[in-house]
Amino acid sequence: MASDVFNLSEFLPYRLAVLSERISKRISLVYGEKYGLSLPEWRVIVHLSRCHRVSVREIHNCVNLEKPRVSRAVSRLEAAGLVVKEAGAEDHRLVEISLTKAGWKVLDGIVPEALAVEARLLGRLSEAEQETLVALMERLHGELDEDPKAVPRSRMDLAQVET
Amino acid sequence: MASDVFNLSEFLPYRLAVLSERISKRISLVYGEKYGLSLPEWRVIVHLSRCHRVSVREIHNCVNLEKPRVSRAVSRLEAAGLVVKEAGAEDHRLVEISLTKAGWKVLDGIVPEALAVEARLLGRLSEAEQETLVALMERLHGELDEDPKAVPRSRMDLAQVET
DNA sequence: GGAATATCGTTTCAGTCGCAACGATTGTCA
DNA sequence: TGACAATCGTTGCGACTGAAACGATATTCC
Repeated sequence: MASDVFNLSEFLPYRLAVLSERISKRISLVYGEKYGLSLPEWRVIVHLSRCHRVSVREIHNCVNLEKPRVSRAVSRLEAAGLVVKEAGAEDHRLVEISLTKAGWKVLDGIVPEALAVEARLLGRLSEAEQETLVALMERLHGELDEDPKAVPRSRMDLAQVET
Repeated sequence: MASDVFNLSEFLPYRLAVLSERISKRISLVYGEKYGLSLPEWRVIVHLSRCHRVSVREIHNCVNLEKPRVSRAVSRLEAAGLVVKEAGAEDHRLVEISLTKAGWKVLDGIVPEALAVEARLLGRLSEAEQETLVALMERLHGELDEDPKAVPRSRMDLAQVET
């Protein structure tokens, strides 16, 4: 009975949101409690550790953050001395953002613990199950890729899949 | 080489957040474009369709929304005529919230399309894969359940698993 | 009964967000 | 060259958010 009622707890988008938010909150302790960083700031410095001297637009296209959000995160990071902004050498519209020594130091203090939390989560799954989980998530992305009303995926996340 | 750099796109919490947000944005079109509802409002009316005449606290404990967020969502829904608030019969501190006819009507207009979007997503997976996905997600929850620094799960989401 | 405590829903407050518009710079093309 | 369009990063604005404090009601305990 009652099989026609909408059960929020079994609704996939809700389920994903709950799990994702729970994990995000846990990870945010790692970069938030000790270093006072916010999620956009965390994503920005992580991206900078891979792609040095990039523009705001570049970050925006890679880490799933709106442009103003990146801009403000960079400003806060600059104020904190973790990042420097330099005018673009050729194109003066661009801003070349890069990590400072202090920025690298903060990153070094966060990354191991962040990876440890992730490792504890993944430790609940076998290697095969981890691959299965990622594969299933990619299949869901596949549906969204063909849905004209869904937002497109970020450049870098796609590149990750193709390799 | 470069195996020691932190790759955001492969970081599980990030991966989950990206997928979850992408799906949430897609679903939000269903209840947002035509009916102008926000995510908390959507969760509230869905919960009310299962649990009639409940309090703010009750909703807060069930649908993963902070208490003020529920309170404000209910106020907006009341202003829109989709919900009525009545003083608690016995305990005057409580507020008994329930859907109006108009609220049910809006819900009937949204649910089929929301389920259709979910069905298209799940359609990419076999029955067995759907169960596997849910099971793997539950395993991740299991790790968080034992992590004292993680937030506890909501009452209703847990009940869903035990059955 | 009555003071102290707990719980309920709301509100205040400071901070953040997304959209749109903006000035500044670069590219395009007649 | 010079006007127009495109792109860059930033900011104004209205809306939303979470933590804490609030008044109101209930409960507990002496």
